[in-house]
Amino acid sequence: MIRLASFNVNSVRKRAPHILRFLARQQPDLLFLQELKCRTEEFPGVELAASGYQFRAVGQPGGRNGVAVLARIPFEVVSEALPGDDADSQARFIEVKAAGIHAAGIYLPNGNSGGDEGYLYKLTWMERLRRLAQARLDAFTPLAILGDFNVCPAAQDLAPGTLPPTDALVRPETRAAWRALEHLGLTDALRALHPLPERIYTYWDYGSAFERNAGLRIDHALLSAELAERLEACTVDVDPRAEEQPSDHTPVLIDLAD
DNA sequence: ATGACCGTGGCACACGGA
Repeated sequence: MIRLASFNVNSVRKRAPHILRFLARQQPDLLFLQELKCRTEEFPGVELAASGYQFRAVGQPGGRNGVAVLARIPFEVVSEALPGDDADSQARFIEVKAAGIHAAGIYLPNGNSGGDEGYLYKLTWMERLRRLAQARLDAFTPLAILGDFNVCPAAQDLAPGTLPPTDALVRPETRAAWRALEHLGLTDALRALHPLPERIYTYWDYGSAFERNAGLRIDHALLSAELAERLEACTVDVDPRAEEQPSDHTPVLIDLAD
């Protein structure tokens, strides 16, 4: 069995203790992190490597974005940038090869800032991701995409009244771009095992949202067909969200049979 | 009925987040 996980940590330097506790408890083979909010050289790799994990971080200046992978199995980095835009300097993508599969960790643009241009960047990014997935599927490469997609795929993926219908996380164009990914043949791992109308969230705003369960499901795992057939479990671990000084997100995990 | 926070850079508060 191989276990993959994704965790938007909202500053990796603030959340190193939470990450270490998560690793000790769940022992994922690969853990993808999003929103490092630090430069590559500021990644607390020494601290995290003490748990026996190797790592690769992709940070950027300015305290925004940033993705990383932690691994307790051998891996090689395939790419540190999503193809399709030479001008894209935002650290939002890492793809690795491990245990015979390709796994991508993504931090998809939120799309609510920067006006029309910001939202177009999100939609363009989603189309670039679709093309990358298409290329992997065309080559019969087993593919898993995990991360913060910043998309609520369906109405049941957000608590009523949490977001206005104009929000970039729920706009019809956003959901259409998500469906375009699914229509490639990718499976939404959580919904494959926990179909609607079960309500499961991965994000709660700071304040009282967690205690009211006013959440969103925006962290996902998409699987190519051969990996979907191996899917044994997909869970959201809510424990880190209940800890002191938590991230506003909590991890998603998938277990794949050998 | 409504609002409620947090992290970063940098040292006041704007900006992004979702």
